[in-house]
Amino acid sequence: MHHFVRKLEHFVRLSGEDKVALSRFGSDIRQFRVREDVIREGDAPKVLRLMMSGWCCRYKTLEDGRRQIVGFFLPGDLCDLNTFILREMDHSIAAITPVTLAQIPPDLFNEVTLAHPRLLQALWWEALVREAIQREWTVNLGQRDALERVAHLLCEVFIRLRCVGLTEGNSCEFPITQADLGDTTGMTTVHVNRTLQEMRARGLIVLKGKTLVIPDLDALQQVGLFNPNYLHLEREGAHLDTNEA
Amino acid sequence: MHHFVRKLEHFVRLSGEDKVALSRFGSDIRQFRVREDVIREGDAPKVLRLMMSGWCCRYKTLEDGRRQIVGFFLPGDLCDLNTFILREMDHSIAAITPVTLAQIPPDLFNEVTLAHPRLLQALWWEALVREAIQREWTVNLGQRDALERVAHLLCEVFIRLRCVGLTEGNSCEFPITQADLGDTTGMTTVHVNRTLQEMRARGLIVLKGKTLVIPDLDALQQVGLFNPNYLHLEREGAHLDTNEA
DNA sequence: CGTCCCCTTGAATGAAGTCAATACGCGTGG
DNA sequence: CCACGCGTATTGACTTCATTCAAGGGGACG
Repeated sequence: MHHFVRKLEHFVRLSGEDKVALSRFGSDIRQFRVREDVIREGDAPKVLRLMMSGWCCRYKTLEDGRRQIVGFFLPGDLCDLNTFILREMDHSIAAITPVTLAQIPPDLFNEVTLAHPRLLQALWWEALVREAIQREWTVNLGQRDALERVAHLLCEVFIRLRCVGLTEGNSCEFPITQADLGDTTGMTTVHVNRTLQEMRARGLIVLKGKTLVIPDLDALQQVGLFNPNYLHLEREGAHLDTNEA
Repeated sequence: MHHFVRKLEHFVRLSGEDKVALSRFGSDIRQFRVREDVIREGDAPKVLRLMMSGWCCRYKTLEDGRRQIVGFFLPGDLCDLNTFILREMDHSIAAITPVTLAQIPPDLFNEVTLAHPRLLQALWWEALVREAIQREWTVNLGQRDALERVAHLLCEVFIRLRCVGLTEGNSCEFPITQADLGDTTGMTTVHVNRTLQEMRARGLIVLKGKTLVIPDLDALQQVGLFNPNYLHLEREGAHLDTNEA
């Protein structure tokens, strides 16, 4: 839950009361195993889900088996505000690592946000950022070549992790296999591998086991033509801040 | 405005009162010329925009000039519920054809939707569908080859136009240049051209001037691995219908 | 009737995919 | 403790899809 609070505070400063209200979202906790589906295309979305720990991915599969990962959920991410409006999921969500998430019934969500409008705005901010990320992924796949694509993805993930306090200096966990990276970037595993080799050779990354080190984030951003503005992290909602200290 | 109503009614049946309320959104109308920017990356979003007629595109540009179109706005589309939460735009919107759109001040929007909750749900549905479309574009760019990509795009556009009554039988307007198609599908104009040639040769499309004919939509869907479920068009919100006839 | 924009076509090049074999790392069980 | 097996990573040779460069054509409009 603290990841979530930490993230929302990139948008507005929350009051103590707001935080207490948020803590009510943590009452129904569920675990998922590696590779387990959290929800599948066609299922009816019944609850809101909040990532407490671990990594998930959102993905779609074509009839012939091709798979595209269309997003990552990191700790502190909310899986789809409001989806319960829709009758069925048009995509699936799977656990990449062991995952803990909070399930929030729509009624509870409505009750809490009705009483805390600033909180609701922070949640909308979260949703708008997720949309912006999705657009950026479209740009990534449409315009960038292999090296740029992977560099851009690594920058995004690193910065998102840093926002929730999950980096240590210039390193972070990176539990994604090369096959999954391929399904994310629209490349084959072979080509992902070669691209990573090149990035290592250029000293842009150190990636070993499940740990990623980015010796020079600026350099990596440059290679990936990464501009973080789409993450809207600069306390844009400061005008909504509480007066309370 | 009727396009908008027609579209929302794919989700819930609106009461006469709802429709009257919606008509209040049409008080501030603006025109844009071909290729004119509606709003630019970096600008502050101040109003909600509703497409009355014409086509717009949402796009992002990289420093080195590469451009990716990340979405089309067709008549009846709403350009970003809620963006006024964000301080600045992370992308631009441009008119592809002459465009008429309604500008809705946030206050008016809040007032109207507060009084008409079912309307608000329909608007959320609209926003969620837009997100789903964005995800599908990610899949399109990541997994499909040139032919599939273009076929998929044409299916989507055709069906979205049909939803708002802008098709006639199996034909519709299609004012997109091949260069813009390239920026949309992540291909060069040359390759777009060759791909269209092949589609014509296979009898999948007749595309001449700004008119598109799809002789056999099923066939085109098959080629594009197009599954319309992500458009959520099946009156999913029927349980919210008004009792009023 | 010329100009501008858009579409079309050909030939050469290049980036990424395919196929296939091999190597590594790690947990399990003999 | 070592052998085995499985998932993941790596590498090489070849192919294919898409880009690049460059030149020409066609139509709308002033």
